Amino acid sequence: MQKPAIPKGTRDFMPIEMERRNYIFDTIKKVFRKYGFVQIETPAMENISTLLGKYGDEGDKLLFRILNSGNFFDGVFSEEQDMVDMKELTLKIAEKGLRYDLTVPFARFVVQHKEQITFPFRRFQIQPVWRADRPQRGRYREFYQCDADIVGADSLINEMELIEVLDEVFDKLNIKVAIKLNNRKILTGIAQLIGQADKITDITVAIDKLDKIGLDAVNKELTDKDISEESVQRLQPILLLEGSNADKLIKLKEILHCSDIGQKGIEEIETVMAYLADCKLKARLELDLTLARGLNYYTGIIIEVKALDANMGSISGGGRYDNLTGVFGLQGVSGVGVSFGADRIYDILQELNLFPEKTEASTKLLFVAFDSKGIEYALPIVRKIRKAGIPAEIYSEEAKIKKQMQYANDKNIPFVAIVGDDEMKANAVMLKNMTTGEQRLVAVEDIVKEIQ
RNA sequence: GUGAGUAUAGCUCAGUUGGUUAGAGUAGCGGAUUGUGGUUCCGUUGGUCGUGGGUUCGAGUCCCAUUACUCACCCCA
Repeated sequence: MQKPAIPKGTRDFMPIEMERRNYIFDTIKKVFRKYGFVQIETPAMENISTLLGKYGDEGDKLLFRILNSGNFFDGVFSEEQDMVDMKELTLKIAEKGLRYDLTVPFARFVVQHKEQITFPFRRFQIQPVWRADRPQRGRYREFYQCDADIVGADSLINEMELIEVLDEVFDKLNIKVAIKLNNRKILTGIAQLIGQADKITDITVAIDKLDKIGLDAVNKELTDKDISEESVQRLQPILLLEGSNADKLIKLKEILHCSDIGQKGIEEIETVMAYLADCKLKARLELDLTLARGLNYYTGIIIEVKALDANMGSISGGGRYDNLTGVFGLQGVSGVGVSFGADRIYDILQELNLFPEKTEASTKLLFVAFDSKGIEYALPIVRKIRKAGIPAEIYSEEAKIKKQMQYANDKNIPFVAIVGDDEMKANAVMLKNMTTGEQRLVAVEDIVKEIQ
C-alpha cells in the first residue's frame, strides 16, 4: 500500500486554516477594491518562454517545468545532435512551466489583451505561484501572492497609493510593519559614481546584505567581485549613511551630485514622501539603500515590507517597472505594483496570535434524532430554518444521541435540536444551547426566533 | 547549489553504559450513562523503531549507505 503524502513545500489546508486564510484574502481584497483595483486570473501554467529570462539565472533554475504530454521524446534527438546540451533538451521536452510570480504573467496578459483594456489599468490578482526552492521556515514551493498593479501610468501618485494600500492592509491585520523604500535609479547612480556601472547587480546584492553580514564582510564581497579597492572606498559614505530619511536624502544628493539618474531617483523618493506626508501612515516608512531586490525588472522605486515583531523575511514587496511589457512587444507602458505574501502573513498572524477570535459562523443548529422517524420529522423543519437564512444541518445517520452530541461539540455548533417521540407529539423540538447547557421544549415555529 | 540536524503508535514525544515481551500523553473505539456533548473514571485497538547493509551472543540504541523531513546559507513572498 502507498503511504499518502504531498510534495514537500506544499500543504493541505484544514477548514480552520481556510477560515483564517480567507480572513487574510478578504482583508486584502477589500482594500484593493476600495482603491479601484479589479480582479483578474491567469492560468497556473504559462509557456516556458514567457517565464524564462525574466527572473535572472537564479529564477530560471527555480521554475517548475511541465513535461510535454504524449511522446515527449519524439523528434528531440537528431542524428548530429547528442543529448549533451541539457538546456536545449529541456526546452524541447518541457514547453510549459508553472508561474513563478504574478507580475510577468500579468505583463503578458496586458500585451495580449491591450485592445480590451482601458489604461491606466488597475488590476489585482490573488493566486498561487510555484518556486522549486528548497523549503524552510516561511518558504514554500506553492504559495499565494496577492498583487495589485497599475499599468499605463507614470505618476508617482500611484506609488503613493500603493504604499497607502500596504499600510492599510497591515493596519487592518494588526501587524506592525516597516515599509522600506529605495530607488533603482539611486542604485544606478551609486554604481556610476564609483565608475563601475556594469557591476550594479553585484553591488546591490552585496549592500543588500549590510545589516546581515556587516560592513567588513560586504567590503570583502565587493572586492571578491573584482570591484577595485578605490571603488569600494568611494562606496563607504553611502554604506555609512545614517539619520532620518530627510537627512539621508540631503547627504545622498551631495554624494550623487554628478549623477543625473541618481538625482532623478532621489527626487522621486522625495516626491512620494511628500505625497505621503498628509496621509498619516501607521507603518514606519524608511529609506533603505541596502534594499536591492534581485528582480531584474524594477527600474524606479522599490518597496519592501518587513514585520517588526516577527522574524520573517519580507512579507510584501513591489516597485516600478518601466518596460516590463517591452519584452512582449509593447513599448512605453510603465507599471508599478505591490505583492502581499499571504502565507508568510499567515505564519506571522499565527505566531503573534493575531487571528480574530470569532470563527466565521458555519452550522448554527444541528438536528439530532433517535431514529429514521425522527429524521423524517426534522427534514422539513431544517428546510424552514435554512430558508430563514440560518445555517443548519441534520445528522443523517441513525446513531446514539451521545455520538451525535459529540459531533455537534466537535464542530462547535452552538444549538442542537433533539427530536424524540415526545417532541414529535408536541410539534416541537428539545432545543439545547451548547454553550450554557440549558435546554427546553420549543415549538417548531419558534425555533428561528429562539436561536437568533 | 552549500552546510547542519531529525526520523519510534493517526498526532506529540520518552526509551539509561547495547540486555527479557518497546512505553506515556493525546486522538480513536467500547463502557460507567439504552434521551444529552464539552469535565471525570474504567477498559481497549493500534508500532517491519524511515529503508538497506554492517559490528555484536544480542541493536530502537553503535557504524556505513540511502531516502524523507526540518533548520540555516544563497535567493526570495
